[in-house]
Amino acid sequence: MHPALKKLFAGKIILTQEQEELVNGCFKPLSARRNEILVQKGSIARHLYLVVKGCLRIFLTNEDGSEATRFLIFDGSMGTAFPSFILKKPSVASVQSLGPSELLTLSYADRQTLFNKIPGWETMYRQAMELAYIESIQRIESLITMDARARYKILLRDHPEIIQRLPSRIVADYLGISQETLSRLKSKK
Amino acid sequence: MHPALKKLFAGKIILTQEQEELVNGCFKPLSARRNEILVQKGSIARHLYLVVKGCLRIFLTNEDGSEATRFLIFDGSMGTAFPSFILKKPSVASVQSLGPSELLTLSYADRQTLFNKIPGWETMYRQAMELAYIESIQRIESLITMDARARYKILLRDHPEIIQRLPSRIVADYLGISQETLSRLKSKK
DNA sequence: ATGATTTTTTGACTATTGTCAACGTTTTTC
DNA sequence: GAAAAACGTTGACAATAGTCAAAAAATCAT
Repeated sequence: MHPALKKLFAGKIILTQEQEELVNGCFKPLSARRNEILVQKGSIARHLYLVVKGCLRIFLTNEDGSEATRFLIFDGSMGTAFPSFILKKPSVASVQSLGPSELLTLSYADRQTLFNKIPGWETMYRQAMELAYIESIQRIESLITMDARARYKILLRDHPEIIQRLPSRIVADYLGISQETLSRLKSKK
Repeated sequence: MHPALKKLFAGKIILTQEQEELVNGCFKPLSARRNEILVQKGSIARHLYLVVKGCLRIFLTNEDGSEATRFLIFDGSMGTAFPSFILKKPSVASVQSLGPSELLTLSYADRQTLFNKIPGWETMYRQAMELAYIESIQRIESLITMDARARYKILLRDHPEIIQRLPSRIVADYLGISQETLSRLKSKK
């Protein structure tokens, strides 16, 4: 089984040899180049992506060409244009690989297969879901209660990797502010 | 079984007589008065609430006394101060009944009981979770890409019940804007 | 019903953040 | 390694939204 999958299941589910092979067969390896688009806005997100190495960005584009980053997915985490994946509707967001990245992809059908064939997978998935939901709740909180400076500080505290690893244009639109505002926040302490 | 539970399970899981009784026993009825606080900020949210009638509000309070509404839960939906409920940590948010309301409460332990004893409950719960997550993603989108006027229009389109049924002070802090700004949006078309 | 409380609206002013433009720097790409 | 592209910073100005205050309207409790 792929080491990233071993790690994902470690301490949660013990799999038989047969089950390991089933799981391994469901997750298909994929390499993505820097800036490669994995899901184009308007198309349907057909896969969940497990990021083995690199970083994915889920982002929105406005009519005027400006972009807003909805989520960032780092090594060890899973994600996709979620509303599109679940509802099977054209995605309003695009999915992009920020650097060169190594991924494992899981199709909707294979996700179902795992629900049916791997006892414990649905529980594991459900718990990951709950944590993702909690993250999004906290993001909403920061957006409705804090100004730009406070949101930046919180991001620096909770996710320094985002600020360290990513270009500030992307950090800015993740925070929902302009890059100029972010630049000013960084300089004025 | 309580009619609200019948409705919740309808078309999803067929329960035996015994299972119906188990489910019914896990959900405890509770009436809440107008403005009653069900979960106080700082305490742990020990229950999920199914709103039979009325409306719950999950909200944050700042040091300066200002409030921000994180979520609103109407008839037929379930919710609570979710991060606190799942992580079993003191809640940063409070839960309040906006009008007189009828609720069914499910404790963390009873939720687990249902996971273990009712086949299909976890799938049903997981799907509800996914929809709640999608809602929160769309909320984030509106917060990072739109100004106050656009957010108001979207809310009017997607959740007119919120604007119709709730005082505008609460609509305003749900949108993340001041009540004065909301008042001006409404008058200037 | 009526007095009290809360909610909503409006105005004047302020603060925060966004936009546009220019310039220097870093990073890609061939 | 050189040209091109992308990125980051700064300044001037504009626009959006917040704050404070007061009055009008609606709602609640007895």
